[in-house]
Amino acid sequence: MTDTAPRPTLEAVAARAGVSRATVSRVVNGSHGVRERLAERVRRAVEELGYVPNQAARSLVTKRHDAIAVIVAEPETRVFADPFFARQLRGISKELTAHDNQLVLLLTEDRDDHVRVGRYVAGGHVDGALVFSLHIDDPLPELIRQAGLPTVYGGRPDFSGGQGGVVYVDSDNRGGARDAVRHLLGLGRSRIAHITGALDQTAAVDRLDGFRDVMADADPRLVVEGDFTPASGERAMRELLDRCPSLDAVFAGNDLMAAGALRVLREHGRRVPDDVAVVGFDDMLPIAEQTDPPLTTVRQDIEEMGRLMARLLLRDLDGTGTPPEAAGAGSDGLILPTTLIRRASA
Amino acid sequence: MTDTAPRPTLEAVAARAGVSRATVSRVVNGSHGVRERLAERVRRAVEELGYVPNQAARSLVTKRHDAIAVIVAEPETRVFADPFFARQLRGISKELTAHDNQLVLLLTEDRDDHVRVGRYVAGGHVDGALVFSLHIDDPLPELIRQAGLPTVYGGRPDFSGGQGGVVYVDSDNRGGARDAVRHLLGLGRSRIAHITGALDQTAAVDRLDGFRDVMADADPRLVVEGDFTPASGERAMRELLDRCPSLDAVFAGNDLMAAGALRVLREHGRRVPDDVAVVGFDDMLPIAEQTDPPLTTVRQDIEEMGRLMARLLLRDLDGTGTPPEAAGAGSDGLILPTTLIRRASA
DNA sequence: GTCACGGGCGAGAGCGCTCTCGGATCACGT
DNA sequence: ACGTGATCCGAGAGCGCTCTCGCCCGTGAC
Repeated sequence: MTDTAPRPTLEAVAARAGVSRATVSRVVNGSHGVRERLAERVRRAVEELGYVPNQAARSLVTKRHDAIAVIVAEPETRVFADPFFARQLRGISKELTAHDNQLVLLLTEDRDDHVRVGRYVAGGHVDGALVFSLHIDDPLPELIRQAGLPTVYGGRPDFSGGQGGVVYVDSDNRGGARDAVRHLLGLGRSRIAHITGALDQTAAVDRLDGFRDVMADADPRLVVEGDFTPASGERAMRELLDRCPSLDAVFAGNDLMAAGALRVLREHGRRVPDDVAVVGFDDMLPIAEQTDPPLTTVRQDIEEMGRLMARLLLRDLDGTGTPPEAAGAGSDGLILPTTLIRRASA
Repeated sequence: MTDTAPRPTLEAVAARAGVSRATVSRVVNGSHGVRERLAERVRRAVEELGYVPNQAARSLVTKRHDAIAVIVAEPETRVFADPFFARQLRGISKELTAHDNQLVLLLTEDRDDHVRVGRYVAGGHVDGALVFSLHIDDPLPELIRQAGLPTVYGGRPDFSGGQGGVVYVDSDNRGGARDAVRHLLGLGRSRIAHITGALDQTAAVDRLDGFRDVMADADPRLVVEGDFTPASGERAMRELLDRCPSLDAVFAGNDLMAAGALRVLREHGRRVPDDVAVVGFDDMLPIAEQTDPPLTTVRQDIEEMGRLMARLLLRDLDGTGTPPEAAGAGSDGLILPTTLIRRASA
């Protein structure tokens, strides 16, 4: 192990440049009011000594940490079944590093974790939080709210957020669902079924709402609840086939369930898309492309979602005024558009 | 927005408990030598005031940050195509939070990012690093080495690491590959082909080596290089079919390529596993289960890998002595076993 | 030539914590 | 009753930085 060479301090740089600490600080932090000649000398000293500011010391006085927490409250399933998570992180990471902020990742599984995380964020170690909390009984949002930490949610939260409203970024689940169903209608299908996601997640609810927007008078038996897993897609498909053998299209709440449905349809000798057209949601790669036939689906721009969340939060942090709640009226949702990707299944 | 109530300081707790700062510090940090009566008073004061230590102030003097960096140097592809990344993170996260360490995530794409990351870790903001750097020309390891930061690598690095050796955790790629090929042999197959991963990654090389361990005298035309993507699996499979129409088994370097191969085989009217048996690697869910037929593959315990990396690093950090390089002899690789998962494809 | 003014710079306090050191306290043996 | 450790606790310095304050010097107006 390289003997931890004591890192040079501001003091050292100041000595070398023949100026005071204050001046070095000014130069390092890009403030004005330092004559160019001096500034140059300081910069050279910084360079020569390989000076890097001690973040802890700085935070101690500025009360800023240039760090934000990304909290993912996911009991295993969803996060690991698909690459969404990684994509969002990528978007967030890009935006944060572009603004010299650190990303502190907090993964939680159970309520104990939540309390721990709550304490952590309340401890003022980070300047803000980005939260992915998709389940309905989650105590975390309340903990964070109490801590008064600037926060942006990923996906529409299931709670109203009290007085101020809640800032969040989401895909246009409802609109995307409408597009999917209209596409099916456009194909001349009329008996369109829907396999929903887990209805304790707002994304599933919103997609169902979108389905209903278009199919207001659909036979209620054409809607079956799944839980976003392939197995639930299979089960739901069997049930649908059993209830309404005459159906000619299925809109699944995500690609995984669509893949399950596809298998059951093939098993029952229904040709896709000839007999039954199938549309998924997410455009989860590589699943959507690998199914047989490749899946027509609704794509959301995951990475952009992450970016946007970060941008929103940073804007809030920078702008000394206007907390995000006050910026707009009530609950501030930013909804990103979706696009229908046409492949072979519908 | 909750008016940021000034958080209570040690001083405040001390005043309330009627003791000195030093005593409060002792109690908070669980040190001994404080009479129970006093300690109890302090704990109550902490509770009442909702005191949380200021990490910045603490770090300033202890020079510990209780934070480790997780650096993922991935040009897009692999990280996002599969959930490995998330799984490893989960493992790491569990282990770190169990020891009250923070996880600072650094995602990098290009060389500029690497320099930035290098500066960051050199800046002494974290106590150690966990690095996933799979590509061969990566400048990052060298930067980190120069910074003298305790580091554990995920996956066997492609460099020797100079004097000390390098600590890493990896799956038994070579052994897993051997198992896969032996399984195929056990099925009575003899003309076994291999589709390799991108050979600038050690995992691909090791799997190829495993293949060769068993098939030392195989026709060299039975080995085709892919790059871990489904498309490359398709291409490679076509080439193999073209070169050696008589092949009766394929061992693919990962599940994605196996899925591609499966499609091409079907397209060519070869039945799996009757005509051609196929084995993948990774047991990447849900892909491996969703192929037709479901994929026989080599599973690695990804989450455990993450855990282990974290544990190794923490042990190094805690034990004031023995840097990991010195702990064993030379390059310290910890190799995790793999298991063959039998499904329908072989 | 004098005075007011303003911009550039340094002195110094202080952020909240840890940790060393020495003083107080207490139990015990003599 | 007094010395002797051992134990417990507080005073105070200092970690590396930022930021206010005021000094100094240069400039322009008179």
